[in-house]
Parts: sequence; structure tokens; C-alpha cells
Amino acid sequence: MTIDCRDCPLRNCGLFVAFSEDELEFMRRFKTGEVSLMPGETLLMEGQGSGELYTVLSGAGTRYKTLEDGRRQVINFLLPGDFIGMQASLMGEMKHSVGASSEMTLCQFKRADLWTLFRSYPERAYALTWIGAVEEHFLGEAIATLGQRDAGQRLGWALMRLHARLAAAGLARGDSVPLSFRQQDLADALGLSLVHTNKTLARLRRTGLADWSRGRLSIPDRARLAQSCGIEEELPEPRPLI
Amino acid sequence: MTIDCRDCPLRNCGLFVAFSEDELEFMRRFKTGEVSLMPGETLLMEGQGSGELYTVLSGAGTRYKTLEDGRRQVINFLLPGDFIGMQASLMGEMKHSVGASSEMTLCQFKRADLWTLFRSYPERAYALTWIGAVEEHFLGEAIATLGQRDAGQRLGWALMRLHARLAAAGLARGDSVPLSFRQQDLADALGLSLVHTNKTLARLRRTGLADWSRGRLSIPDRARLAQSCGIEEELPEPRPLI
DNA sequence: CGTAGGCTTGAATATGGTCAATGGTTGTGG
DNA sequence: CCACAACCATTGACCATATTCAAGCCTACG
Repeated sequence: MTIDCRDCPLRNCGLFVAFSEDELEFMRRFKTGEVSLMPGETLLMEGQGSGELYTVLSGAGTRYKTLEDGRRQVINFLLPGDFIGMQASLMGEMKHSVGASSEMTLCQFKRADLWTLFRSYPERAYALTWIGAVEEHFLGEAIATLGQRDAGQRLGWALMRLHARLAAAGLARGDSVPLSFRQQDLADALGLSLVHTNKTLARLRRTGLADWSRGRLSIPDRARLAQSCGIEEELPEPRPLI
Repeated sequence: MTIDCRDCPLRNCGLFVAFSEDELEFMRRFKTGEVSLMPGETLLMEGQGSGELYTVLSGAGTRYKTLEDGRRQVINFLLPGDFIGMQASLMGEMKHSVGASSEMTLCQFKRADLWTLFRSYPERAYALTWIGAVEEHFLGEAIATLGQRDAGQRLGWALMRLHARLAAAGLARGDSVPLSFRQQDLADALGLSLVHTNKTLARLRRTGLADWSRGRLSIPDRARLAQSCGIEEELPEPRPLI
């Protein structure tokens, strides 16, 4: 019932760099199965002794931290092709939680094989580190956005990113992509209140810059949105897939 | 004139995990020299084709992004033992700039040797990835701070982190550590205006929670500061040194 | 048909930003 | 040795963006 890595639908969407035959063979052995989640379910909890490693095969979710007083910060959105669990594997415990926002399927890998990977498949180890660097770059951008931009720019930035990323993963239909998050998720990611997020989204909709409703996000003119938000349009660069 | 890795003063400060004799030998060959910077000088510029790899030997600096309109976001502070340049090496260009806030010395490594490292020294490659995970964890915390906390909590968090990190690197004298940044640097790191940062620092000083003046930061009671800022005291965990 | 979850909207409030001016320290040149 | 400039820290007054509180609305679902 699980998908063979050979047939992985993500391999050829253009977002990810190609595998060698050899690497593909290793991945097939590295993969131990699949996990499915329903919307609202939790895959990993902050503080928990490290689980396994996962790659999102389909669906969408969030990586988030819960503060002492219950507030929540979404660190990043999880979309097809994203790799989860390195932090916990290397540092001993989860530093954030992972939850599903839609129905989700993930490939599971054995954490214990990680060391084998480093010893015997330097190309894959390099890919892993590369993925880490891409994530680090993204987090840096997020910090700049939270630190310097106002609500309109933050939302513009986030919607642009999600749109570009989902389109690159091959999920676009016309100028729109499926987006299963709640407004609260975006608010928690951008450090805004739900109310203000809602009003700002309404403004973007009125001005025709971006329309996110009924689970779909459409951006008629990416360049215009980018410009009106004072951000530079940045397309996702190819990166490795694990 | 340059320091031999064998005599590296950072190796034994307790913050970093130990090297094997073998690894030490590799590091000595990996290291190509040292670089010195004066306060205000720039080591690397955003967008520049990837330079080499560096580890901070002494002094302090910032990693920052400059937005389209000139605003600046400090992504992280650079302190002794921090490793710089992976992102650029893996992604082809610098995604942020690196500047010195005090006199600084860095060890330089040859970027071209990175692949050798992955192929022949899996332990070191693993360490590199580990460092990436630690950084990623830190950035996640920073995002949570920028997104959810008010000015007092942000400053408390930042001062706690800097204090703990510098103390772990062996730079504490009593309850104080040297801190060569300007208030503007903290402001740019925390997404606050200089004025508000200054007023908030004054409040922390008045209430005796933290005193940062004339280049030194002292925190008489870490637990009290942590509590009054609503954050949990988190000590830096041991991590690899490159 | 009633409840729950999420979206929408308005009004009052507060946190933090902007503007503006002053003071302290350091370094340089006359 | 003093004058001046440059840079950073400090403080007060005013203002704006975003939060909080409080309803009402819509849709899916039992």
C-alpha cells in the first residue's frame, strides 16, 4: 500500500534535485513505511524524546512552539517534500510540535539509520545538510519579516511564499493553489492577532492583490503583490529531497 | 602567528563536545589561516558569491539582512565558537551579511574542502549538521520571541541568551560578561525601535533585573529575570566545534 | 434544527513607533 | 589644550498600528 520511492510523485515536480540510481536504492531501504494523519492530529510533541524522521508526501501541516502561557508560534508550514525530525535526532528531543492542517501522508525513516547514512552515503549526508541550510535561510527571512514588516507586508510575504512553494510542488491550477490552513495559523505564524489578520486579508482581497477563501489562495499578479508589499519576489530554489 | 588547533582556547571551555585525536588532525589541515576585523568592518556581504568558512575565535559580531528600504534585521549574534558560511557554501551565495561589533579574530577554512570532509570524515560532517540543527533551534526560538513577546520579554530573553552563551564560553567575571554591541544592534535583532529599546533597558536597570552599561552586562539573579520575563531559563547545550 | 468552529466587523485601548532635542564620550586637528 | 565633530545613549511628547473585547454570521455536521 505504500509508495515505492521509485514512483514518488515528488521526484519530478522540478522543485527537487535529481537522485542517482544509487541514492534511490538507499532511500528505498531507508524508508520504513508511511504515516497518515487527519486534520487536527499531532504527529510529534515538543519535548518528546526524538521520534523518527519524516518527509511530507502529501497534505499540509504546521511546526509550532507553545509558550509557557499557552500562546502558540507557528515556526513554519509543512508542505509536500519537507523533511522533519533532524533537530530531534541530533539534539535528543523535539524542540517544537508538528500538527496536521489537512489530511496528511508522510514517509517514515528510521532514525537509527541516520549514522549509517553519514558513514556510507556522503552524498545523502550532504543533501541533508543542504536541506538544513535551506531551512535556516527560510527562518532568517521569517525573522526579518516578523522583526521589520507591518501586517500587510507580513501577510503578503507569507502568501507569496506559500503560493510559490505549492506551485513549485505542482499543485497550482491557474493562478490558485489549495491552502488548508486557518486564519489563526497564519496569525500565529506572523505574530499578529486573528482579528488583525482577518482585516488585513480582507484588504488584500478588496484591492485584488490576493484572494484566500474557501481553502484556495489565488494571486492574480505575483509581481504586483510583491511590489505593493515591498518585498522581492523570490522563487523557491531547487533543493534535495530525502 | 596563527593559533594551532591543538592550542585552541575554545576546545576546553565546556561548551563544546570533545574532538578525537583524528578529528583534531583533520581540523589542522582544514584550517587555512586567520582573519582579523576591526569594529564596524564587514566580513561578508549579502549576495556575494560564497566566501570561505569561518569560526569565530574571539570577539563578537552580527549576522544581518538589509531590507529593500534600508532597514536592518539582525538574525543572530556571533560569539566565540560560532561557525559561519555553510549557507553560502551550500546555496551558492550569502543570504545575509556578517559584520564585526568588536575587534574580532576568525579561523578560516577552505570551502572547497567541504566535500572532502563529507566523504572522508563522517564524524565531522555529522558535527556540521548538528551545528546546523542547533542554529535552527535558536532561530525557532527567536521567531517565537519576535512573534509572541512584548518588548520587556524580548530584551530579557536576548540578554539571558547572550549572558549564558558568553559565560559558557568562559568570559564571565562574577555575574557580568563583556557585551560590545550597541543598543541599535539589540533593537534590530528584536524588531524594536532604538528609543523603545533604550527605555526598556532603563526599566530593567531600575528594577535591578539586568544592567547593561559601558560594554558589560550583569544579571544578578538569572532565575528572577527569567521569571519576570515569563521565559524558561535555558542553558546552552554542549555542541560541536568546527 | 441546534451546536461548534471558523470568519467577519466595529469600537475602545495600549503598546510601541516617530520626531525632536539634549547629554556624554572619544578622537582629531588647530 | 581646547574646539569641534561624530557617535551613541537618553528622555519627553505625540501619534499609529495592532490588540482586546464583544457581537454577529455562515457553513458543516450530528
